[in-house]
Amino acid sequence: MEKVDIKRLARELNLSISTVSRALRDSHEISDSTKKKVFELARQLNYQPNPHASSLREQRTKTIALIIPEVANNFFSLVIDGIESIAAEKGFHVLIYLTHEKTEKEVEFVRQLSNGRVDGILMSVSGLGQSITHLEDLMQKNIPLVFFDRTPDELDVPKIITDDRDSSFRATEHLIQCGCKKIVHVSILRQMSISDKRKQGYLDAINKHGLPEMVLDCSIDEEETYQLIKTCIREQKPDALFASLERLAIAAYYVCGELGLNIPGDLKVLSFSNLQTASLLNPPLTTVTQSAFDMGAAATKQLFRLIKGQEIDERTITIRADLIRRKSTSCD
Amino acid sequence: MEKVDIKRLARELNLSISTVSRALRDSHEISDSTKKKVFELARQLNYQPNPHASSLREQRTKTIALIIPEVANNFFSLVIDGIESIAAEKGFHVLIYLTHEKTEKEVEFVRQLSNGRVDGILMSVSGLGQSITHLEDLMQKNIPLVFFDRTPDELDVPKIITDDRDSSFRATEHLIQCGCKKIVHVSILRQMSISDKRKQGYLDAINKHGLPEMVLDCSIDEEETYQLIKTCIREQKPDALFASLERLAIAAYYVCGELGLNIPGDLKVLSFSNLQTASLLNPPLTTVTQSAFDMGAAATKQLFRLIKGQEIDERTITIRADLIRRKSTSCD
DNA sequence: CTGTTAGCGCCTTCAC
DNA sequence: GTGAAGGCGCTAACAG
Repeated sequence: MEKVDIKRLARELNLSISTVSRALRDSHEISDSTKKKVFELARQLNYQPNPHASSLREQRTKTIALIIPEVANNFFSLVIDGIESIAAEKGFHVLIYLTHEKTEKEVEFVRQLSNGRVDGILMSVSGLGQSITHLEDLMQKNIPLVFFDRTPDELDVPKIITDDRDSSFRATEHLIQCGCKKIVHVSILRQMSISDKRKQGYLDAINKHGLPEMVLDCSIDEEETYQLIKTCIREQKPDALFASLERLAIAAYYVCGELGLNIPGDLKVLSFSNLQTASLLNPPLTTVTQSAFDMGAAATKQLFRLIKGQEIDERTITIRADLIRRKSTSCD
Repeated sequence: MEKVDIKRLARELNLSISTVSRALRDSHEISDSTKKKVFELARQLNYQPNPHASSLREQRTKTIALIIPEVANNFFSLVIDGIESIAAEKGFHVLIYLTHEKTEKEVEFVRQLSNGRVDGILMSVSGLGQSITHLEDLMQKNIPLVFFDRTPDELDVPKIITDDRDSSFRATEHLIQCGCKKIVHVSILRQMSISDKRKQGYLDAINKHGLPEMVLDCSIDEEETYQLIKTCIREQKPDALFASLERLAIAAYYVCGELGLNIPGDLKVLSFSNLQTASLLNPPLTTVTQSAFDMGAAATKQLFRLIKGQEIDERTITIRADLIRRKSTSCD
């Protein structure tokens, strides 16, 4: 099948290439009759402009890149959904890159994208706290760039984050209002600003109400975490656990099963979680859930503002997390 | 910051553009000393070739497109992971398009991709059984195309599928070996070849062992499904349910809770499911799980064969599903 | 209103 | 071993 490009259309219609080009872009300086003929043939032959030729010529690609640590995870899946929705709406294409938490892959992707492949980049950082020189280089290039969820504190860039401290505060107060007096915050020690903020929200609420600060710092090791939680429940006898991360909640959940504790009767368990199926657990867990779709959508909109060269009024946008109460764990 | 392209390298090194181009591609007709100088400067300035210029010139983009119905779903997340892994390994880029089950979006995406944006397309069809003229058009264009999971039976194209009938057969035999004698297959009526194959596997196993065929066809309506299952359990008193789809298993799971039936003590529940967290249910469910990552990887490898113009020996590749037994539901 | 021309950045014949 | 020139498909400035 013969290639269908502008040249072909021009030849078949006995017009010049530029006339066809202008007609296709609905230029006002082309007669209606010509436009009609061009459109008609284009439709008939199903003409689609070659995007690489346009990109090269116009120096804009109508494509954005998304760099994330992983995708087998409800949070990032929903984020992709939000991003794709907005992008498709604006006629943009989305390239996806997975780092699998490896900073070196992130560096490599960023390097590859630094030469006009895309109009902008959305990114959730892999090894936070690691070197960010590659990100600084990227900023130098003046490529529109928006971070979301896992964002580098050190850089002054547009970012979309969750209101971790506030939602943690609200969640803790929720437990307090349910009558809990000994609330343990299950966290991890790894340096991660996100955990710190959640811990802070917990502490603020606890102190506001004059309750005892009970923080349990777990480790990366699954088994050790499991034991730490078990010991904590046995010795401190809390009436509520507030987990900073999903996997900590799951661990707590199983420890409760082992100890024969009923949730939420004997012990309330509340967690930050994006696991859609937290509601499938029996009993279901009450969760603080990030609005992943909204984060993706907000990040993309912000990126488009940068691409269009618009001024950005808020460099940091905060998306509120939802406190989702499962029926059987509600306090009322 | 001044743009860094071949021209710039050439100018700074007092070489011609073509020499630099050849040096960068490590051509044998360039002296080692020149190559070294070129590489050195390229590294120093972090030169990255403009991909659109290359694509235009070489008529190949090192990019593939992935069209899927949705992503907020463990199966497709893992598929993306598999695809991205193989693609990244080969230096390819992946564009992602979500149809949200709308055939018209699928048609639109396919149309957009038909003019050289990508070297090949991976696709899981939305609205199976609907019109496939857009897919036929795509095949006409001779653009490499591989289907996976949801594939159009009508077309003779490379496809990656799950061994639905066989795994269903194996799963049913597993239940039989556990001593079950009244096994209900919970399915849906909607015309979908995938359900039919699973039903067939069940029937084959049942008939082989001379047990009664007990098929419960549910509806799309959630509430109705729920009632149908409840009635079935009450009246037919099966000793096992084998769900064809995840959501049917979840429904069955909750019905059991309501009826006070223990899983798997009173009733075994087994299901086709890609929900990673099926193991989090309490009790966990035994599942037949598609090897999503492997499907993505296999599809991508197949696509690369087509892109390279290699002959394809098997047009249909079958990926085995895994029977994942949860500890507490194992029969032994 | 329409056509001619000159690139976008890269690769590749063809010449020397 | 290196350089000059043409063109991938498209757009836009400049002519008529």
